[in-house]
Amino acid sequence: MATIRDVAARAGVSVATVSYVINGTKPVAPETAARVRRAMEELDYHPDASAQSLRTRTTHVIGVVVSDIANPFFATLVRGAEDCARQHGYSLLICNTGEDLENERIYLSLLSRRRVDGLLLAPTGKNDELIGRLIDRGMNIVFIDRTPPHLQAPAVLSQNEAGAYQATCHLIERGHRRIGIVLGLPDVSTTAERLRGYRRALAHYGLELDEDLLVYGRSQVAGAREACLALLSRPNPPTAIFATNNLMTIGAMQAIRKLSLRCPGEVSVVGFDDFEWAEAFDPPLTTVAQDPYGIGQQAVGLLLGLLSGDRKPEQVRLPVELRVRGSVARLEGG
Amino acid sequence: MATIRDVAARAGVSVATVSYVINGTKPVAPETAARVRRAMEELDYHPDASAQSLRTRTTHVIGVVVSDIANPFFATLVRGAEDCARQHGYSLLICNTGEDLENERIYLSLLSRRRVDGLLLAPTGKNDELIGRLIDRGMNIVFIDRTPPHLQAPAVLSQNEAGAYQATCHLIERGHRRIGIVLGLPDVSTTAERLRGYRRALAHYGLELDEDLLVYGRSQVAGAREACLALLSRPNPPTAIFATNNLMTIGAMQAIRKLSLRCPGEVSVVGFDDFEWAEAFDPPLTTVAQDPYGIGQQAVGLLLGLLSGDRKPEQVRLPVELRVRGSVARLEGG
DNA sequence: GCTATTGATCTAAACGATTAGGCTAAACGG
DNA sequence: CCGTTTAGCCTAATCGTTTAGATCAATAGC
Repeated sequence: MATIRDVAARAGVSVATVSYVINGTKPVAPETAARVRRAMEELDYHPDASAQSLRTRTTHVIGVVVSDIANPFFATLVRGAEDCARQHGYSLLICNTGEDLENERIYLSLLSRRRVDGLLLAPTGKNDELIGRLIDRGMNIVFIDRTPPHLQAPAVLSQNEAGAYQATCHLIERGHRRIGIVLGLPDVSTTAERLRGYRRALAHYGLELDEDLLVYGRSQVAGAREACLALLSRPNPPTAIFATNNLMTIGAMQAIRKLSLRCPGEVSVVGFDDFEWAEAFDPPLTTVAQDPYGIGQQAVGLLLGLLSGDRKPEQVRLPVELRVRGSVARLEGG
Repeated sequence: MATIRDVAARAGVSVATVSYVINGTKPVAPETAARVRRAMEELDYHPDASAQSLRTRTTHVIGVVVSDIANPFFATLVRGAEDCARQHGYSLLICNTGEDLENERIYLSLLSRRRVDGLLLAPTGKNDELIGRLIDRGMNIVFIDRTPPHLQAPAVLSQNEAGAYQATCHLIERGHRRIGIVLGLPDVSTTAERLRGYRRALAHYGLELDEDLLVYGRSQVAGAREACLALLSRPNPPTAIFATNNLMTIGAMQAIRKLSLRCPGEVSVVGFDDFEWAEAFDPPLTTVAQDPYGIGQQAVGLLLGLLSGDRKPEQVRLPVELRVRGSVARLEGG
């Protein structure tokens, strides 16, 4: 593989000159530049990114740490991030934690070895001190989807509380009084925020909070299915379920189907996080739509702003939207 | 950020010794090693990956070039690849081409600048010569999902022809005689293979191929929707549609819905590529299931084998499975 | 006409790791 | 007891870039 010296030799100039024409950092005579460019062409020369990084102390790589890229929410978010990153000459290094804090630890160490220029991080919620140390050591981090509880850091998030509030209000306005909520991981900020929205809606309508209606689905299909099976098998089951993420919505639907209940006939469902095919479902799902693509885009934008120093750290909240379809029944007396 | 010299100084040894304890490349006295390790700990030292790469000429990075990571098929594939890569100390650099050959070109150049150790590539099908040059220059490439037509190269693929054959047979056996097929991008190998399976099934049952029933959906939801709208609005429409990827299956369903046709009552549908929620659809979708996670895993496995030199280049075909659900009607006389 | 500036180029020192080769002292084989 | 090996450590070259500083000629300013 050709190096800068090979190019320099072939063009009859010094390596410095070649570097100048590559980066445009100093003026070079037009005909010299042309000679250099031709030499690069002929040798099929590509500057070695490792050497550049070593010298310039910048990698043009952004680390992305999410729980699971096979989750459409994160997949779309990453797509948004990548589209934006590419436009600015950055690449993405993908890390799936599987919501495991040990994996998160390993990845954060890996990414700091790789000297990534910045990080997009959806924290599991238990590595606060480690993340704090990273930030102190100058690592640029933008949190996505969630934010660590005790850190005021730049982040791009959804309006979780407002979304949960809307979803719950929608159910109440359609006559539901006993509304189950399937919550995600306890240490993740979205869980707390969505629960807050749920509580606020209940309070707004003067409804008592029944602790028995709060169940935890570990943010996964299987977890939600088990939780909902238990919830719906109780003596006094809820008439509606609010599932606080996309996977848990599927889990809830599976539980309903397994118990041979009819949705929305016997149990209504609202899900948090829309997905492309929610409309084609049986029944078409009523959901709170987030904008994962936008989150990814804006997160990279924010991060690049941080890197170039001309943008202050801030928290961005992207709007959500209730999409009413067919999974919520209107109860008499509602 | 601490360097190896800082560690060496603090531990009272030379940089070479530090390197030896990091990599275990030469014997080091236990107490010396302990001192070094403590120094690394205290300084929170992480070896600079760029410097290591420059010196060792290996990056432990695998480039992954797919059309769209927001497509669940590729998202799951990447997840499988990542899980496998991590276990062997490799990271993934993600590139979305959007099926655009110019993007593919840019990315291939970028990845060769980054000196990735290898490549997982789902080629758009039009950059054959460029890819050939890359291979000639020693780049290790494993093709995923598809393979460039004129290159016999290591690849991990699905049994596309067999899958399409099964899907088409299933429709024929249920009495369908006029079966529309929605094809993807013409230059992509999966398109040709799936069409071949379709033809073989027709031939096997002695049915004539009607060219009018072949339509192209550009591998996308919108493209398939338009194509199916046209197809189903003709004087003599098909009684069934075989959509040859997941997105185009959605597009076909949208078209059917838009024309107020009933599925499976008036039009039956089989899709290629299952997705997690196909069962929850209305109607539950009959699909040919691939194993994208397995493709990702095996592709990385193959690539690492290539890198270590103890595995010969080969083509792997992963089995597919017809999952019969509710989107195919049985016609009288079938 | 002299000094200051600028354009165009070069030389050589970094950046932070790995590793060949050298040295010393201890262990070993016969 | 002597030659050979080996453990344990060090020095210094090297990987492929960027860039500060030097050089020299041409141009500009006065």
